[in-house]
Amino acid sequence: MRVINHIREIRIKKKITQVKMAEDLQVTRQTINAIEKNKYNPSLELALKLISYFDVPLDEIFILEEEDNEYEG
Amino acid sequence: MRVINHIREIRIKKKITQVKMAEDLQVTRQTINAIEKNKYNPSLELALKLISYFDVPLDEIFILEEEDNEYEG
DNA sequence: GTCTAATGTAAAGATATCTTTACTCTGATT
DNA sequence: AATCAGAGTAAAGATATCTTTACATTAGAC
Repeated sequence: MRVINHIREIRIKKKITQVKMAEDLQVTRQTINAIEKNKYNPSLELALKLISYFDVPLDEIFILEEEDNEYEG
Repeated sequence: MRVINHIREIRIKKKITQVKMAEDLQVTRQTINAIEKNKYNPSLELALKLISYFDVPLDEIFILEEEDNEYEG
């Protein structure tokens, strides 16, 4: 099981930069970048802030994928 | 800002034990217990599993509270 | 060609999340 | 009274999330 997110697409669609997002959400831009690039998942707190920030339903940003596997990179 | 959850209430209402929940969700019962007792928040992945497991909307389980404060214990 | 904004990345360190092992307590059952 | 299920907790250790600092690349404006 892994979580995928659509943050980059939503951000681009709303014409917001990583820098502005980071400032608005009070995290570093490296954090935003890492999450967009799927280096790791946001914490639940940050995930909730993102939902509120973009004002979209949970499942439009985060999706829990079936597949526990390794061989996927 | 902090996240509060209603996992215990929902679990009790559905008459599920911590042990069964832990088995079903593939975590330890200590993890379930700690989250119910607000020792820490679940990861986003576990949060999504919980939503799916209980089949309730996000905001019936998790709430992002305004208050960044310390003096609350 | 230089400058700047936006993005990508890396390494070290702090804190949060979760596991493993183990011990405790309460309430119900036998 | 002994047993059992459910729950509470603690300490050590592993991994994940996030920050700080720093350097690199790309595209556009001047």
